[in-house]
Amino acid sequence: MLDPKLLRTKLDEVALQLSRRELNIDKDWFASQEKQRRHLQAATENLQSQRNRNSKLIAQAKSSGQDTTVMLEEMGKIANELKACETKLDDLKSEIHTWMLELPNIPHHSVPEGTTDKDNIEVRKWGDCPGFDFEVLDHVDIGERLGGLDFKRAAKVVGSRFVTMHGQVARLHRALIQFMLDVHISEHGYKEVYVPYIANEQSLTCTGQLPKFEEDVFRLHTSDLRYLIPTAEVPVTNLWRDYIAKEEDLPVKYVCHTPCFRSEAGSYGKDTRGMIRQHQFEKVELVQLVKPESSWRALDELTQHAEVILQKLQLPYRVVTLCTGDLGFASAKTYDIEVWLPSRKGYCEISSCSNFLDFQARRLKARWKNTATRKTELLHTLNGSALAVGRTLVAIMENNQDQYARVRIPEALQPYMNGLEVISRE
RNA sequence: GGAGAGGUGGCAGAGUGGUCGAAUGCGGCGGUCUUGAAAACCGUUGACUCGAAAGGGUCCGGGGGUUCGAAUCCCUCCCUCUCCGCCA
Repeated sequence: MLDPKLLRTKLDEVALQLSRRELNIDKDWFASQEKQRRHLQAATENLQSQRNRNSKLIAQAKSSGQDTTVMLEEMGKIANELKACETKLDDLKSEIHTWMLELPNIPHHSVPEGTTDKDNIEVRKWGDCPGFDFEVLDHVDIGERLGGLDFKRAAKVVGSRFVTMHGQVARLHRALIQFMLDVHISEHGYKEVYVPYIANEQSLTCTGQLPKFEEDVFRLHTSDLRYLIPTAEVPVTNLWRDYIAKEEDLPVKYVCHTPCFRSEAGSYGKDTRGMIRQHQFEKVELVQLVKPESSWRALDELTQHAEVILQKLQLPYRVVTLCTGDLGFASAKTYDIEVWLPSRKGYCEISSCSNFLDFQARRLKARWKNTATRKTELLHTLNGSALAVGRTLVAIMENNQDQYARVRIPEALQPYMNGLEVISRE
């Protein structure tokens, strides 16, 4: 959520910034609602003040045995008037609040202008894209030849956009998770957490998936609103909801492995082949809560932490800055990491690292006590995939294939595979 | 799933209709004392919001109600704990 103060005092500036996202906000509507709200609030508070004052007088009068019928009569009038005012004010406030919940974050000034992912800006490249002297297969064909991936049987179990993994491929997938967790814990100073895979409405609202993107998540058939988590970001960030952190707690750095569930509504016909775009996938997520002054440095570090995984796996990649049109709802700036896929002769998103500034923290009421100013201030939140496990598996299979559709296991993973160097048909 | 107890400030814990944003303790901050620290003692210390300030308003799990007036009474939802049942 954007700072309501900013909206009230610098509406034109906010509108201008949001127009970079091709979003036109209804300034006049907001201004007039705000004007009404201000007026009503003043009136309401004035009546409340009268009520409080009279209430004390009545209490005093009663305790000294005076007659209070006249006072009570007057209070009755105030009470009626007040109730009417409060009802109107509440309605108005919730209308404004609903409107504000739909506003995305303001893109940082360094975010490039653009409308689609074509306009994202490459910031660096790492590794050499492998050359092959045979015709490369994609992970689907390799997986089938190895007997390690099976999409048809997954479809039988549940439907499309799922996969089953078998034998050494399944083990490689699991090894990746352990490897990523270990690196972030022992080399990057993150603390591992385990969290629920179901979250309630409030949690998804605080991180920004709701109210706008309900169609992207799986909703459970419970009486209260519950959802399968689309990312660990939701439960992990919400650990700090309604908290006032001590300065020495910061920065908070969590690493968390969870499955992620996405309905992929609106992506029909996109990446339908293979395991690039699934309803269920595993991800190792990094989440940080930091002092505002250090969030930009933290974004760079967090992105580096994700890159380290690809470097250790010897997978070529590039980092891009998302343009205004491709930027996520809650994010002020995002770096995507894209891994090289030989079958596509192109790069494919494998991580997304974002700084949300105080956008999520404001919804979360995630704050800290600034000892210098003695004030309670909002934290900044960040997160990034490090990495999407399924896509990492795809990248390894495709980049490390040989002409017999065998897959060489990166050295860093071999300890997790009982020393196995190559996966071949079992 | 059944029975009971309970949800109050950073934490613990009083408060059952009025002068209660809320006793007390702990913790935090400032000070006295001390070479320094601890202890002791004194002072101070909730969040949000409107306002230049003075000051006003809101918040006692969420929502609704009763009342001139609600932390306190009623309804409802959520959550926690204890016991029983079932169970990986």
